[in-house]
Amino acid sequence: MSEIQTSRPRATMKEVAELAGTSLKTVSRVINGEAHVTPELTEKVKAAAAKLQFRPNLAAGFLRRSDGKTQMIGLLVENISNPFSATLHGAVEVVARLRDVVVFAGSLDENVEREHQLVDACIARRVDGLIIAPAADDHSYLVNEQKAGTPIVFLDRPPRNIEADSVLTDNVGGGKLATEHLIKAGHRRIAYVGDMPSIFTSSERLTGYNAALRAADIALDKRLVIQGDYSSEIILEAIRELLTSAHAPTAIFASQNFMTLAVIRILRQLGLQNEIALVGFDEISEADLLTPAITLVTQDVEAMGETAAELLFARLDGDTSPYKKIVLPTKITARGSGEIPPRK
Amino acid sequence: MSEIQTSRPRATMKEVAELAGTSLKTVSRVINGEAHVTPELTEKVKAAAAKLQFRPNLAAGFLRRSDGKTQMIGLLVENISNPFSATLHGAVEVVARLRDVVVFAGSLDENVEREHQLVDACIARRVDGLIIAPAADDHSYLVNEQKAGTPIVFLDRPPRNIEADSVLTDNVGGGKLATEHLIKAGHRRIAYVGDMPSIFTSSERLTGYNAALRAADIALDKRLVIQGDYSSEIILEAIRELLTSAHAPTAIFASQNFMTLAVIRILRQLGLQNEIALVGFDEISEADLLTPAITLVTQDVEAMGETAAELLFARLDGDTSPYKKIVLPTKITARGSGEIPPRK
DNA sequence: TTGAAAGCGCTAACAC
DNA sequence: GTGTTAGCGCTTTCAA
Repeated sequence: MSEIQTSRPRATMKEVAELAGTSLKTVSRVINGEAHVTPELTEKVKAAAAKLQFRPNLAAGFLRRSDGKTQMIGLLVENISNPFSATLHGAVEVVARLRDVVVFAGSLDENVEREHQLVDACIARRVDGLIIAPAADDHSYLVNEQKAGTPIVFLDRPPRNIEADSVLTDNVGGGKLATEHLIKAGHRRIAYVGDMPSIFTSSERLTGYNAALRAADIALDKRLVIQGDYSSEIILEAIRELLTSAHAPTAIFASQNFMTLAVIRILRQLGLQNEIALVGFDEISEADLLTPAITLVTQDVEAMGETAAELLFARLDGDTSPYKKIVLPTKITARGSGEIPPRK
Repeated sequence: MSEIQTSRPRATMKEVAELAGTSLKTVSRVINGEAHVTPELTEKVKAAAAKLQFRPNLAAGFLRRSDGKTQMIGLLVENISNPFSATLHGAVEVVARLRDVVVFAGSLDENVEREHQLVDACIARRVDGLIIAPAADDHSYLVNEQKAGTPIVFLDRPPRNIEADSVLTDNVGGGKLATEHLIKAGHRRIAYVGDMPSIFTSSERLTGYNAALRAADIALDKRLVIQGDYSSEIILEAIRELLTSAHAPTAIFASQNFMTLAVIRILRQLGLQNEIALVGFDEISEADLLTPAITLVTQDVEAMGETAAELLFARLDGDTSPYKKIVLPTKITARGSGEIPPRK
């Protein structure tokens, strides 16, 4: 087989102008749909552009254009391949597309350094704006970018050491909702299983759990609170131990979807899935197909992404009103696992 | 509250040079880490750059630079928020990040026009390369971009009317694998439930199904083949009808994940989930947690994304060998649903 | 080792 | 209506 060949370089406006027998500026006018060009010239230019396969170079235009918009925004999320981040991305894209803005997304993986790198990469490319579900808990490094005119919207987690727009879920309320649901079913020994406390959403949900217990006059039993990295074996062992101990709970609030899945697996191993109640936080695909079906507190992830994008574009449109903090509610969907009554 | 203020515009190399008391070119040298600048000057420039919060403008550099790389690639997938696409995206990102390349992803939604728009958007921004899981079945419009030096890799679906690299799954083999698995379990009346035949992967999987039947001397019963849009009620009704008819199958091959979920739901409604065997194609989250657990034929989605990215970067590195077509194998994981024996 | 001048592809401002 | 000139922020070329 023969080698592939490439590189007949792209045509420029200048070349189009030469072929059309006119000036560069006239080509610019036609390409950008400005008025005041005669139909004849317009036709000639269009024909020349088509013949040369002309494609305007947006970057070059951006450089000179006064309102300098690159029509690109950056979206930094936890990990672009997980369903939560992907849903956010999809929602942002829907809004961005309406304005011919492309979004490039990057994964932070809970890594502060990566956050800095990706922000740098975005700034170097002069994105019009930034939506960040941050890994870092100090965002003072973003103040300069903000001052330089790049609006920033925080998503899912709040800004720290910077003032900026944010779109959050009512995690405290959600934690409360889940716990109250179990209390209403008659439970008093309710375990909390969640992510590392350093993660904002996680500690907020724990706060909600505590508040619900307090409101029901249930003393907090620290042995019932398990926190850690869901990908480690240690936490799985801790859950297993708790469930088989003398002080085992009659219900569990799993405050994150991977935790919920871990709990489900362990409950099944122990044959307790119909004995111990379970309410999870966050969506789980096919929650309704499991046995028992899983009762979940969920956030409106699409609304989060959409709202963040709209906030960002409002800023780009010149909105200079004070920074907004938008908190979206959670809801609970009872499916069975959360309605199991306490054992005698 | 007071209004927010912005816009102390970004510093340029020129300004850094003035503050450092040197020339623009020297600043350029320092910023790009070129040799031949005295340590003293280097220090001065660095100090000035830091003080002015200087951020190089990549787009400006790209414009002048001879090897003109924007360090951006485009990834066009079916829908960025679905797990399949998101996994591809994540895999591509991992490879791209090693080279400081950012990727912007866009959703095609099986819409040919959108494919054209998004390709245009990418070209206008002069991406270094393009990875496409196409919606269109004519890609002749991409020949010019390819000739202009933008390498293109096709993913999941093959190029049409253009020669280009591609990374595909062995869908025929996967369809065969699923069907043979059911035949081995003793089934002879096996239904096929799949996506619209216009979708490449779908028709390939059907081909595999047919081949497996033929190899086992099972006559094709067209009433057992259902194809259509999984989001429509019509197809759900068709499945339900088939399963309750006199010519009902004893096993089902669902050739796409949404179809598999639809079949699971209907089987449960009819109380047949332990009577009729089921093998699905594509991953389903928590397949092992369902009852019965679902036997699935799966593709290695991460390998697909990674391979496509590597192919693309090889081209960017100057590889001019003939176009490659890489076909990745599928595998089957038996979990229970696919091993149900035929009813008497 | 350093810097001045030219120019990448395009748009802004202002002529004609 | 059309074209000319300048210049966006940077790298290249080449001279000092």
